[in-house]
Amino acid sequence: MCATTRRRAPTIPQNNMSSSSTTTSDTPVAPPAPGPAFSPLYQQIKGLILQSLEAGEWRPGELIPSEMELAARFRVSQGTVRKAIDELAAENLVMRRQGKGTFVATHAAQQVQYRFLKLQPDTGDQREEGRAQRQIIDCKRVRAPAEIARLLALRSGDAVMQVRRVLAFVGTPTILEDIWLPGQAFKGLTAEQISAYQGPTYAMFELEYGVRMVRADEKIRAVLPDAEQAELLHVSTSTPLLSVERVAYTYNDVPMELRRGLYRTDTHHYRNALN
Amino acid sequence: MCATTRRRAPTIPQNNMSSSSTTTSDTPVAPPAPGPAFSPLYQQIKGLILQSLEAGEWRPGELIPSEMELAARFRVSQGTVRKAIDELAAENLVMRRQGKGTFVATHAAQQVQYRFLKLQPDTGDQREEGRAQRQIIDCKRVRAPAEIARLLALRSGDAVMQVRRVLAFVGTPTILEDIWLPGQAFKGLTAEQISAYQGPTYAMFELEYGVRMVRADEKIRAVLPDAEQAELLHVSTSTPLLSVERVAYTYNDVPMELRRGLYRTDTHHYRNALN
DNA sequence: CAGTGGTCTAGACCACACT
DNA sequence: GTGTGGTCTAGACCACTGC
Repeated sequence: MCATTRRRAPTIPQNNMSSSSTTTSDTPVAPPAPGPAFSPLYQQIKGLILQSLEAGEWRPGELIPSEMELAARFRVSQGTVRKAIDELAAENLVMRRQGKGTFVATHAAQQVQYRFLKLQPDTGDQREEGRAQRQIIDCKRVRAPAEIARLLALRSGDAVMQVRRVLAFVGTPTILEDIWLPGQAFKGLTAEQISAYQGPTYAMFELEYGVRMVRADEKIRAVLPDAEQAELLHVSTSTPLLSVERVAYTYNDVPMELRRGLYRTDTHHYRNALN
Repeated sequence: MCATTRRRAPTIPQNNMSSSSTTTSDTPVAPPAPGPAFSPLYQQIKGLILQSLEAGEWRPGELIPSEMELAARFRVSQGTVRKAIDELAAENLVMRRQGKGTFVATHAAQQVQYRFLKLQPDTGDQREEGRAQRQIIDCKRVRAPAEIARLLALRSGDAVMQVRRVLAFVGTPTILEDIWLPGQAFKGLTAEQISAYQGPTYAMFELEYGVRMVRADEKIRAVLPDAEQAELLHVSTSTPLLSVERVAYTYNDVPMELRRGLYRTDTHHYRNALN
């Protein structure tokens, strides 16, 4: 197993400058050293686990190796692996379950059905009125306008999938969404595929396209709908709506989805917890 | 050093049921025991530190005892205190600074000037256009209407302070806020006091009234302003605005402020990061 | 230099889930 | 019982701050 026994620099290329015990250093003059800054071991381990996650070594929902196994693989103590996984769990990339193990996070089968949707019914009857009814208005392949391309880190004119749909709760159309996805990664996407899938769209992205949304940013405004939007939501053009522009990212902060939502807030509200 | 040497139950009343080694327990029949559930030591330590914070043993901005000192005080290892403080730091109740110590968090002198204000200018010129200009419209003591009272966990008719003000950025009025505060805790509040204080209102609450806002909940809607609101914000009554209802809490989830904001979103947007 | 938070380890034991 | 995550400890050492 372990060939050499050294304290730091276990397998991982260590960038930490080892403070030499002798005052006369081998490198005569290299004093300020603005460079690599120092990265703790557990951060490096976290990076390695992250790489495996990205590479798909373990698929969403699957069990990853136990802390002891990972500790052995990386030649560090279990505590160090633990701290690395702690951070990954805090970022919702993995999920721990005592007695069972650590699982790769997934948008499917998650305790919170819609992780990124903060819209809630005003009435406190919890877990929404069951499922949302989805209606696909449109699903087509187009060339990305400049602004869409910019937000998705593509070039203007690159192919993108564009989807428009309406979500209704207990019969009331409440959300109108326009979704843009990089054409490259989402080649065969069809309206049927979207409507067929039960549960969050993001779960389908994982299963069908191997794309895992890891975090997102939202910009929220109050707007008035145009005639078409108003009609789809069954409101007048003078009804103020919440405009929610969401960019969702995979690993490494790569944007993989742009979603522009119009939310009716007469029966629902956007909820946000501040810490 | 430590007088007695026991593993668990150090000073702190331990609620964990000690699984007796002998199968024949002293208490004949008490099988299901749905009760106390088990609370790890570090959680209890966290609770004790929390109590000291609430009691004002250390004031906002002050240094709390070192991890070693706290460990000695509570008769636990430094690592256990560390984990307790880790959580407190994650909840923004304290702030750690390597080499210096751990400080009680404060809304003043914080790296993020407005911790609970998520409105940002559309242009990316960062840290806002300097300070906001504040204009107090009104500040009076009133009897709480039913709904206000409910949100502040008061009784209808209890005295509350009510403040209305407008925040302007580079000359443009952008935020209209109505603030309600329990009359009990905020007795002598005056318009002068609010306008005089530089920096976040929440920092003033800490200094002048010893009230620390620890977390908050926001409900967001899109609305149209009434005539008075429109005038104060220099917009028409057909301009959609963001309605942000915030309830801010002190320790123990006690609500201490209700704030209803109307945000103009023509030059600004509400930003939210989803994880 | 001493003091503080931050990292790392090794080992013991506890709580939980499965079998 | 075995294996997993979760807790707790004790001690060593590192990085940063300020005297």
